[in-house]
Formats: sequence, structure tokens, C-alpha cells
Amino acid sequence: MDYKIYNDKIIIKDLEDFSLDHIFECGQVFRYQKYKEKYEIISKDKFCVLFLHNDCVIISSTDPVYFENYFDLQNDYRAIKEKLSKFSFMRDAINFAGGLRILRQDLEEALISFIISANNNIPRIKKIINLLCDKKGKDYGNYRAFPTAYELRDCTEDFFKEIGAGYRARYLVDTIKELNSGFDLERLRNLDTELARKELLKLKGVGRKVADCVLLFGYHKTDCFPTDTWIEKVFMDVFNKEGYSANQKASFLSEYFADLSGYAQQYLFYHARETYNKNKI
DNA sequence: TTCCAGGAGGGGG
DNA sequence: CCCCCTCATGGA
Repeated sequence: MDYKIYNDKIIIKDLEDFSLDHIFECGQVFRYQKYKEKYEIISKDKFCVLFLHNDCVIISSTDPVYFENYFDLQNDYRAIKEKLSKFSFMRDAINFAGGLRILRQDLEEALISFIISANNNIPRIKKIINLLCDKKGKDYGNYRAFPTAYELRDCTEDFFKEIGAGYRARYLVDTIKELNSGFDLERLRNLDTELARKELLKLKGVGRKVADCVLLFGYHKTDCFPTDTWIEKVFMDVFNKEGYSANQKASFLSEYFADLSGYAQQYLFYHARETYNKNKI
């Protein structure tokens, strides 16, 4: 990955493995704003602007080192795509979404966001999260941070229903209470995926799918394969195995792709969702 | 009107 | 372990 860090910006010269549209439209993150010429991103309590300039992407931020990690810039996606290309059914998806990257998101933000995501659609997930940040996030002038679990400690079930969380409101209240009474998300970084998942599953509103999203998009544990309704369609198209539950599909896929599971999942998910939506119109 | 969306909890077998 | 039902909400 060819990039350089200056005082308040990162300049990315090689865009073959870095596409703003691929990174943000692939459903791994909900808090971003796309404009004609730029993207604005808020992660945790950090803000950055990304835009094209002379065939480079400029990431402008007061904390470029945070976003160097966030965008996983030290990772070699060319090598990853090369390994995945040995699976012939991966090639269309990789060609379609070659500029994807797996973001390294804040743990609390990923957990709360993906609890909200359950059995929900992306526009409404974004709306709920934006309302949550508008009402409870710390004000930095031109943007608001994602509220910490501590800042959400007094929020009631009614509050979460008011911002549209629906029946997930009580999951959020319960999980936030756990986060404020000893449940240590950071501790799970050192556990292997299976153990970390087992811990996350103790939280209300966290099943296999939500846990795997937090493990992948927060902890960057790339040996798990979040399996939602879209991926289940892909699973049937590619492997055509009858009688697998969603959980069994996730286990099969994560064994099949091993440490490349998370990357494969994102290429396949984004490609499947975009082509399906396209065909629907 | 019914179905679907990055599913999970709870009961029962 | 499995299957089955219910859980808000809003757009198509």
C-alpha cells in the first residue's frame, strides 16, 4: 500500500486497493456521509474528510494515525485478493469490489451499531444511529462523537424506542448496563475467535451474526464469516447445500476460508447486494 | 396487504 | 441440538 502521512493528512497514491465507494457502501459501517466530491467520516470521537485529488485520495484529519489504523492501511490487500482469486467464484466479486478494506472500528460503536442492525435495513439503521449520536454524542462543534457506553448509562428503553430502535431497545439497555458493570470488551482482543465469540454471545441482542460482525469489523478477527440473509443466498448459489442452518452455514464458510473468511465475506456480500438491487430495478 | 431488512430471544421438542 | 414463533418499524 503506497501512502504517506503528513501533519494533518494521509495521501494514498495507489487506489487499486482503496476505493471510497467500496469501503463505505459495502455495509460494514453506518456512520458516514457521502457528498459529490467527498466523504465525511466520524468514528468514535474522531472526524475525517476524504476526497480525490490528482489521482490520490487525501484523508484529512486532526488524528491521521487513528485513521491509518481505521482504514487498515498497513495491510496488504493485493496479496489477500490474490489468495482469494484461487476460488473461481470469488473473481467477479473481487473485480466488482477490489477497493474494499475491512475497517478497524471502535468496539463499543461496532457492538451497539450491530445490535441495532439486527433484522433491520441499512437506511433505517443509519437513521437510528444518527439520532443516537445527535442526542447523546459529545459535541465537537462541527460533529458529534458516537456516545460511549458510559455516556449512555442512564438511557431508558423509552429513549431507544423514541429514536426508532423498536424491540431492540431493551437489548441496548441491558447490554449497556453490562458494559458499565465489568464486561470488558478490550479484554477480548487477546482471546481467540471462538472464545471471544462465546463471551459476546452473553450480551443481550448479540447472536452469532451480530457477534461475528463485531469480531470482524471491531476486533479485525478475519477468521469469522458473518452470515446474514444475503450471504445465505450466496451460500446456496455457490455451494448448493441443502439443510444447513444459518449457524451451520457460518461455520462451514469460516472453515472453508479460514483466516481469509472476513475478506471473502465482504467481497461476496457487497457484490451480491449490489447486483440484486440492480436487477430489482 | 404482505413481505423484507446485515436476527435474536424464548419456548418446546 | 433442532424447529417455531414473536419481536418494532418503514419502505416496496
